[in-house]
Amino acid sequence: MPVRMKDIARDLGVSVVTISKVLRNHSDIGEETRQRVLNRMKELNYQPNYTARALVTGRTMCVGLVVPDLVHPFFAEVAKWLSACLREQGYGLLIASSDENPEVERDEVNQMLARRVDAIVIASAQTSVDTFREIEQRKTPYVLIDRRYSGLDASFVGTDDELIGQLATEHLMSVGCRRVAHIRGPEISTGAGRYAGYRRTLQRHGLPEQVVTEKSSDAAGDVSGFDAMQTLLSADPRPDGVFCYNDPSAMGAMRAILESGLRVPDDVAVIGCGNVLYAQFLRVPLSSIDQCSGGLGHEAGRLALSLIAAKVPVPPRTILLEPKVVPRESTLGRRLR
Amino acid sequence: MPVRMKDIARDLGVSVVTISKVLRNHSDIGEETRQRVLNRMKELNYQPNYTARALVTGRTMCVGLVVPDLVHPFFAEVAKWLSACLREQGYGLLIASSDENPEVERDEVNQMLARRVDAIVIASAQTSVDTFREIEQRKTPYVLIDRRYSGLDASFVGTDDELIGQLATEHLMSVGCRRVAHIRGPEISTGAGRYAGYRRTLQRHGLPEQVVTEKSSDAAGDVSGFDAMQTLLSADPRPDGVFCYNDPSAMGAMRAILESGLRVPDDVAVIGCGNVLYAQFLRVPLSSIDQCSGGLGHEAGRLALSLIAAKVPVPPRTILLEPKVVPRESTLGRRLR
DNA sequence: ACGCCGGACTTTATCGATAAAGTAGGCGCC
DNA sequence: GGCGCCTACTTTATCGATAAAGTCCGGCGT
Repeated sequence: MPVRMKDIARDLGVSVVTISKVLRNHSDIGEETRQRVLNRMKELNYQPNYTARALVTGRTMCVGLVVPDLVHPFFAEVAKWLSACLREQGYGLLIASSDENPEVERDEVNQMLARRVDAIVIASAQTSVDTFREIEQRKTPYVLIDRRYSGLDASFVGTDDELIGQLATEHLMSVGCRRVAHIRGPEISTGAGRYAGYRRTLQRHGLPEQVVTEKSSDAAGDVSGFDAMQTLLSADPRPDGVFCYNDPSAMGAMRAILESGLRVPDDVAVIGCGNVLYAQFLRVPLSSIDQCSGGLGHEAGRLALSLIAAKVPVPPRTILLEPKVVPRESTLGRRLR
Repeated sequence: MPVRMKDIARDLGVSVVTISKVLRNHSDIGEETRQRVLNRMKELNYQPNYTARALVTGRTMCVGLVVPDLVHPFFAEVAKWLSACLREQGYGLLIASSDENPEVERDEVNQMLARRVDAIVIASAQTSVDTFREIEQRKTPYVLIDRRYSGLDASFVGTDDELIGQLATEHLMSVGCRRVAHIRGPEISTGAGRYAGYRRTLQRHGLPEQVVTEKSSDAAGDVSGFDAMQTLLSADPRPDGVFCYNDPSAMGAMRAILESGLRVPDDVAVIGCGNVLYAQFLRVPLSSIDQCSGGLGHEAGRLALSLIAAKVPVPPRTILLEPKVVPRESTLGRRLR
């Protein structure tokens, strides 16, 4: 039903290829013909058929994004800026949520491969690297974001998680906390790295660590943060500062602290990670480590585009963004008893 | 580079069409051949080329979603459930953010049409219906969500905004507010409907209205909510309850109230709309009108799929979800001076 | 014994574009 | 004046699948 090149070609008495060349600004066309074609295109509101084009060029002009949870503001932010970056170059963005489920994620990656996306950007919930090997076999470029895998030499855009752990811990100590606890995230690079940074920093200062691991995963971070904090509150000695794996879990932790009748930050200071958009509006505005979620999306987009543009496979690149402490009330201005 | 039907056909000494038929469970194939083909497909990890298939069937198995802002938790939630619903039927989801900009949105819709998505789901920022007419010309089914257009007979999934305005206003009155103000959203159906419901309800009770309109649009709702609330606070008489167009603006409004030294809900009660995921974690947990964002995404998906499945154009359908008051601290338990 | 039917495939045409190779005419140059 | 080259096209092949029509063969009914 939509207008095809063939229709324009017939109307103008030229060949289809001429139309195609005009569309792609081929040098091979006379000025008069070019104008006639362009006019007719405008009149008929012609739009090229991307699926046909994709079939012959092998380019779909689409990039796939797989995230654990679109509702998590961190990933939403990444998606938004990634999309913006791709759009500038005429690329579309196909999005899927894995719900932190490796099986679902694998399915979704396969769907994207079947759709022949030109590249995949993924914040993965995989526990092994098999899925990435499959992507490599297909020769589809991919970019890991936020979470990386040891033993996988892949392009990555994210933050230095150990540094995050260090910054958060040091910040808590700088506001006077002496018993700094950690609510630890899942067994992936982010969880492990942030924990390692926390641990190393405490060791350097000769302080003991106190760690609870979240039960569930990211999608319901606030619930597991709540549970984890309750465990910490019943510990002896009770911590006076908590570094939470991410902002949702920090939100849950704060709720647990407040509901138990304690004060934030006076009794327990709290810092999260991700610096989610609404952190400043929380019951107690939440201190956090900013991960540049927007910039991350943008950089991932640029990297993906450069991988697509490379005619020969290029060596993987790693881009690390600088994490920054964003102090707010949940750690500042403590009055101690 | 990936495996094609042709490869399998050659290996097995049958024709390409036989492979194609096995893949689509055509009845026309003998059991033994079927098994041989299936085995070989598995061995080679064959995946059909969706772009080639799309070219001949005219179906891309993709749906497009256009929202004003992916980071807005309401739309993120919609996107997540829409995606889940489509995935069940093997459909992919192409997402774009318009940033509340009608021009950008139009561009994005055109991109999606060029990509030949099978349907478009859109929370539109258009001021006219021209763009929808274009979609109709292309014979691409579309579903409006959240925001509708008078004079446009299109499928719609959303909420009764007048009812929302009524419920919110009545709720504020039920907790004792006598000077109920409204921070009004943009000039689109949601803003207009919620305002109309508010207005009608006040009139019925013989109370005066007090309205400020947000300057900027949804993407930065919290900032404009803050500004609007400052205007209201300097009014005489000062309102003792505010119904905010949506949750982000309510968050901004609360910040304005608290920063001016007043209390929520004691001095000013606040209710928002959307019941965004983190509403309960806010400085004062925010009362809101739930719009079933998840259900909305799901229903929009079902509706889109049914439109795609219809061989002949079907009359547009409207699905309204029931809004519900979710009372929290920002309105409950007021102690008046 | 013959025709017909239906199961199991194969052949041919097509979807809407692009890539690569081919061609016709005009013009300059020796 | 003929050769070659450039410009502005056109022709042909192809991308990876599906749709529709065609073919071959064995069995069955009468």
